[in-house]
Amino acid sequence: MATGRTHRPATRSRGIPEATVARLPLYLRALTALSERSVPTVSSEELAAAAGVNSAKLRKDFSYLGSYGTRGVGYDVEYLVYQISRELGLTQDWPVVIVGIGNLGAALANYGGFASRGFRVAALIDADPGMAGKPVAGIPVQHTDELESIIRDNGVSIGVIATPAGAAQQVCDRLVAAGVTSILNFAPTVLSVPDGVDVRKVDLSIELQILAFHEQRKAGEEATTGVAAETAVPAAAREESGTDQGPDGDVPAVMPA
Amino acid sequence: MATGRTHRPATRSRGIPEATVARLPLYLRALTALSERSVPTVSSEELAAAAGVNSAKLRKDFSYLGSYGTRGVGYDVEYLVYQISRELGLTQDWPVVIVGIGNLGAALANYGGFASRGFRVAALIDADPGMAGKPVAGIPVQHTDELESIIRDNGVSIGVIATPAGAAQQVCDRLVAAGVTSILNFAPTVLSVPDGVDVRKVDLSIELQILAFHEQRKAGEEATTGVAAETAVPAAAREESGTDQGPDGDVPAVMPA
DNA sequence: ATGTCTTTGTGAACGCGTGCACAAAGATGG
DNA sequence: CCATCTTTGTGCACGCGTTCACAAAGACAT
Repeated sequence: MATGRTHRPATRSRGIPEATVARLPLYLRALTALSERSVPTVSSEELAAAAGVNSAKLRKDFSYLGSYGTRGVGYDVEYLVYQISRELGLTQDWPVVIVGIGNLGAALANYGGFASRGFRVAALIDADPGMAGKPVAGIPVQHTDELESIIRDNGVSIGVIATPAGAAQQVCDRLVAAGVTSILNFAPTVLSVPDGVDVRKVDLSIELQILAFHEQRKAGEEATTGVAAETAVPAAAREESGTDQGPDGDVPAVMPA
Repeated sequence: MATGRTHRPATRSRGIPEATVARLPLYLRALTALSERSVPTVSSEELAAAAGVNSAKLRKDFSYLGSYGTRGVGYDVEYLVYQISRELGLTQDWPVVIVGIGNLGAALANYGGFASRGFRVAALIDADPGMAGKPVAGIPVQHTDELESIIRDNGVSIGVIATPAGAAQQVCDRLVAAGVTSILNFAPTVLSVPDGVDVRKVDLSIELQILAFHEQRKAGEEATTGVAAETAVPAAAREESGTDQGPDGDVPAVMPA
């Protein structure tokens, strides 16, 4: 992904590199699966294969956490699960609010992976007064007016933005002002936040465009190696052929129903 | 974000670095917004600010595409929009199939950003026979049995997996066997694919965990600098306190309704 | 035509991340 | 207790990506 890397000179998070942090959840998932199968220990080789990474990388990653392995044997699964959970801050409960209960917001609210790993959906918030009180995933939607009080009363520090792009920055500002210091942004916009606030971005459209790039290259490679699409059309091309949806730039992660 | 970087030694994609490719969609979005406001030209400084990146980085990125700017003036917005679109392969239409029409799959089907930028949802596929024929986002859901014929008949090369984790690899295998060479995976699993197939992964749970890590560090920093949470609890902790949902590891990106 | 001013394009330095390859550590068997 | 064998932990080198800083290029005014 894609991070808003809004502050902090990357590394020096107590020594743990950012790239390593991003892989810890991956290891944790693989370890949890092993734990369920009651596997007592794993070698770096096995675990690396399960997580889809290089074993040397995995060992180096773990070395940042400390020496939790036993040479000649491997890593104790349960112990490692606990250590990584603790390192990631998953031993405590993180109340989370989701703002923008459209299709995506609702999907997120129903997402099982949230609750099962230290995250608790404290509230669902939407600007549409018609949504207020309507339960989604068993939680009644609340109106944006109550955003500040919800944040403060529940001690929420993590917010998820699933609003249309146009509303994202405003929602973000209110979240931050109310005390939120970490934001997961699904709206297709660049959010600007003060120092000390972390933003991570998930953008479906961007992911697809990256795939399209590689796809095009593959196609152009195997077919005409000389590439026939190099014709330099001046401009005017790529006119937004008025689809039902407005110009993409302002389209929400998903339209509020 | 997170890529399956399954093949290819990264760079050398005709010279364009992977990191640059990942930013092109960002620039494109900012440029499209400018285009709509009929702004004729932008400087690297302005555009960089709009896209949330460093201006030197942006200029270097564009330099990989060619010399499309005019010194002393900046970049022609329309021309650049076209060039980037072409580079990303967005001037052609990419038929896409979405497999797994649960909450998330439905949200994706309704996502406006797909259709508006060269991507067309060719079909929605789900394993539940009860879903067959039921329209989602105006498109009737089809049964998994027809997966192969759909792919072939529509010439689909990009597939989106939004199934539970347990089904993801199997779906992936079938997609690849049928001719799909790019996959966007929302299921929390590591997919293994043959060389030549690109996989990109979007994992909501992982993003939140990364945020939690930084959040914890912030909290531990400002409060007790000596960190009081360093108490080394042996193990046994972090018992999956049987939530309604099963163990997260196998939870789908979102449960099929 | 010439000079000034703006902005691009890029050479070079630096830092992070990755992967190799091996020494150190410990288990295990005799 | 010693030898052997497995697997960790890490020093080192390499390459990608980022950033600085500046020369080259062109617009624009005079």
